[in-house]
Amino acid sequence: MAYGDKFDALAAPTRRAVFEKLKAGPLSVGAIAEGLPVSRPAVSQHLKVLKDAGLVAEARSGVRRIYRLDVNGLAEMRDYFDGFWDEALDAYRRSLDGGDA
Amino acid sequence: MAYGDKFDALAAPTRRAVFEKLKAGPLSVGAIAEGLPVSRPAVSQHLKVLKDAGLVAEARSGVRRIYRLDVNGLAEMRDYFDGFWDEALDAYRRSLDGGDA
DNA sequence: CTACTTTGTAAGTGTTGACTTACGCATTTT
DNA sequence: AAAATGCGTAAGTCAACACTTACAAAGTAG
Repeated sequence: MAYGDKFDALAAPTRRAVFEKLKAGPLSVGAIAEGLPVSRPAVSQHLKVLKDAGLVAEARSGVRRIYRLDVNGLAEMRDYFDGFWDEALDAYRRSLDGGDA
Repeated sequence: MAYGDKFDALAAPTRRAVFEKLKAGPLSVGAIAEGLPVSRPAVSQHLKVLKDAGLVAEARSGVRRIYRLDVNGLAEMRDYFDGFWDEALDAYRRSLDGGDA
């Protein structure tokens, strides 16, 4: 549930493709796998990683499993970079001001 | 220079540690390696990956090389998640409204 | 010029992980 | 109940990669 798991989850290209497919809305596993150059079980494994990382959520619907983005996970990532951004800009400003004078 | 390279660069824990050390300001390679549980050449290799991904920048200072965060790279990552956030929320809202009613 | 510092690179190793096929389980349909 | 659909899991394989120890290059100081 830490940042590391999320970064690791988004590092694999195929997994990022799965993740971005869910941007448009919830999809079943089969629908996600369609068009991707990997087998359906591979997609299942990727979904497990994304789910464990807190980036997607699962819902049962009959025999299917519908996956959707986990908004909380997205918020964590956004906050991480926002905070990073602030700190980095601050340090940059300091290095320009009285950095080594 | 694509998103993929940046995600891949930030996936490795040690590399993320290097990256976060630079939040506080520019550092030499030796200074970065200090305190990390890996050898100095390992840090050099990580810095190369981060640099190729556009996340850090290098500057020569005598015999040392000073590394700092690349603000443009940071902005790209932030924009990626901001856009993602907007699209995802929009899709979520659509799924609540007339999704399957 | 010689010695020292700081860093990048080459080569080799071990582990991780992304992928495949085969299979089992749950749910729906007839 | 039997067949079919949708999905997760087990087992195995192959490549990628994070790391190590040497070594080379470039600059600084004596």
